[in-house]
Amino acid sequence: MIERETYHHKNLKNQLIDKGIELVSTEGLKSFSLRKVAVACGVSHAAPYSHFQNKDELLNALQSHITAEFSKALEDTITIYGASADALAHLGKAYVVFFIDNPHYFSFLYTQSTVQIDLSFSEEVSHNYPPFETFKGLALKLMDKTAYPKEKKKDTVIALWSFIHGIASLATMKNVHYDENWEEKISDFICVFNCPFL
Amino acid sequence: MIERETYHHKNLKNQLIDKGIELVSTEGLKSFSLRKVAVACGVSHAAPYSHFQNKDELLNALQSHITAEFSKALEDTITIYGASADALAHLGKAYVVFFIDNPHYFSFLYTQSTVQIDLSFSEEVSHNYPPFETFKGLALKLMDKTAYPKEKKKDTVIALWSFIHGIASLATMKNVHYDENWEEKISDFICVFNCPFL
DNA sequence: CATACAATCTTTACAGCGTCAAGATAATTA
DNA sequence: TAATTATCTTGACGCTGTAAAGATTGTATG
Repeated sequence: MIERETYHHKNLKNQLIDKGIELVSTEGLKSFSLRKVAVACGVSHAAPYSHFQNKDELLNALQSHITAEFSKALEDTITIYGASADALAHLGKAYVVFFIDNPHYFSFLYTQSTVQIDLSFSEEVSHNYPPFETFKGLALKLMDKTAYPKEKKKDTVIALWSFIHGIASLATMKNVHYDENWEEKISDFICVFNCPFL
Repeated sequence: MIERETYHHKNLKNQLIDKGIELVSTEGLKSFSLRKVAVACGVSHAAPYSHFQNKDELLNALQSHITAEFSKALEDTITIYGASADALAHLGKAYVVFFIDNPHYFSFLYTQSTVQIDLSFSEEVSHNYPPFETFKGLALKLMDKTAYPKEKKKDTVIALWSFIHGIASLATMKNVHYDENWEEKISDFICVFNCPFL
């Protein structure tokens, strides 16, 4: 049935991830299936089980890759706008744009992910969710510039992350009619809350 | 196979919805299936097709019921705290508490729903998402009290809704470690943004 | 080099899923 | 009472995830 020169595929694990991400980004999670990914890679339906214990393990691998991509998008934004006055607005915009560009990623990362995300600034966590750490780093830096009250810093970072996350959540939902030109207005949205460092 | 006095169930449509909501709230959407609901109602696997065209139509019915329940929770809060100074904080807390009490409801309503939600204040929409309309009504009323700049009202309502929604989104995710005592702090979170009417 | 072993892939099989079609039963209408 | 309609059952189909057994290839060991 399967047309291939060699019996072994040689690079199946990587291609499963690549084609998997492709399927998630184009068709979404709902219609995602192991067998489709296998077919897309030109192998039999059970071949993935040589590299992943089950479907969830492949999904976790996809999520790790997409999270890394997301994290890089945020870091790139800081590289460009990190020193400017409205750096946080740019970062928030990058957050939302990432998921606007790939609407399926949002629900995929945030409703199916098993990756532990710690927003509570606990010291024990060594490897926290990279996008949040990126965000936290910039926010704290900006607060230091304006002598923001120390005891409010933690709450403020969590609140800001929640806010940006909420915008992304709503703006990426097909059935939600968000503000028409949110992209131009996201700075205004953030400035609605007149934080001294915004 | 099926043990029942009468051949006809008499109240299947309603029970499908009741048992369906029960299954969604206990086991979540992932393991939800038409056949399980049918078994829970003591009917054969194809019986639901006499009342719903397909699985999605039953899911939509469940969503409508849960949305109504959510909307009532918000309205009850306004009945109690609508006149108090921190009314909006109470409403925000009610929003989050509703989904904390039923974590499965959040992803069920906001990642699978086909109900159109219009957050952009467009005039054409006659029957908008009731929870948002409830929130909007209170927020506008509070802004009027403090002579909040008219041109910022719309952005502010959208921003606040996004913010509350983001908190609920993060706080209901099992894999996210949100602030330990968010319930006491949600007022602080909201006050991080020192809006004059908060 | 030859043999054994491990990794990778295929085939077959099974239960659960959504859905459709045909038939059975009961309620409603004519 | 007879015909029609609504409701429910049964059986079937293709799709899904997953396990087991077998085929093929790569690798390590003698």
